[in-house]
Amino acid sequence: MRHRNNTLTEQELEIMKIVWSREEATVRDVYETLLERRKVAYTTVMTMMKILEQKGHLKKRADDKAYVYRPAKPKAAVIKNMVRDFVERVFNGSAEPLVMHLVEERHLSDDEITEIERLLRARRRV
Amino acid sequence: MRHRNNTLTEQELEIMKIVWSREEATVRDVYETLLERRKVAYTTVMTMMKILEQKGHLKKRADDKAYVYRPAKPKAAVIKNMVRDFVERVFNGSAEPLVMHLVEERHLSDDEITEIERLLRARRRV
DNA sequence: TGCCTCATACTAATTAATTAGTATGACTCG
DNA sequence: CGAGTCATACTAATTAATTAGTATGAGGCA
Repeated sequence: MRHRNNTLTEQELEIMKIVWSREEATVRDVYETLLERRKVAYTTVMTMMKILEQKGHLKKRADDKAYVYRPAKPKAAVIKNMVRDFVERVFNGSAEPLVMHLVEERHLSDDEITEIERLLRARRRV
Repeated sequence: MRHRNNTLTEQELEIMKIVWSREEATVRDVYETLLERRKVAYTTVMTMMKILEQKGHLKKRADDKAYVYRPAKPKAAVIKNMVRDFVERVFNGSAEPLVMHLVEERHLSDDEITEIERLLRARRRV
């Protein structure tokens, strides 16, 4: 049997990012924001948002004309889950190799490194 | 149209991890290693490895009895791609928020933090 | 009032991922 | 030699992800 993933797929995440950024949104809102980036049908967005609701990522509320959707969970919690899932899958659960990768592969600028060092010192004082 | 991902899926990664760890492996080798963890059919592993070959992740060579597979690309390169893809998808391409997440969500032990700080200093001297 | 726009529900088609069965042929061992 | 083992190719079934079309009904407006 195929074990279903509770993390967001690429398109689902795309939509959730839009809803998170606006606190709440109708299908049309999301549709129009997505359209700026790529061709997509209105009903496609609707279907995806219905699925996201079924999966517990969106809540809807009936408004005047259309349903208004809002996130069911805070963004940070969902992202945290995705990070955990990724670290689990790719690095067998240990985060350090991932950080090493990010550092070594020059994913980080000098400013970012400074900021991270500051964070690490803070984290240590806890 | 659905854009195909060149990164590894969960099961594909599972198999690649096994092949990477042994440099080369037959279907039976992988099958038996996988069996230690979960129930799976021999032919399932075979199908997956054929797909991995088609996708350019494995190369095969005819041996005495069975094909012997080996990685077509070094592990580090593939993982790097997966990290880049993840950072792109989830954090819009900037690695710093990911590191912040890892630090803040206590994914890291004190020892790991020390090690990372050492790495960051080294990275800065480059 | 009749046409147009829009939201929704329902349906459906395509592709990828995952899993595994069957048929076939080669090789081995008693 | 004949039964069993094994590798492979081919086929197929299921589920999820992605995309979008059609039918329907409500509301607005000329």
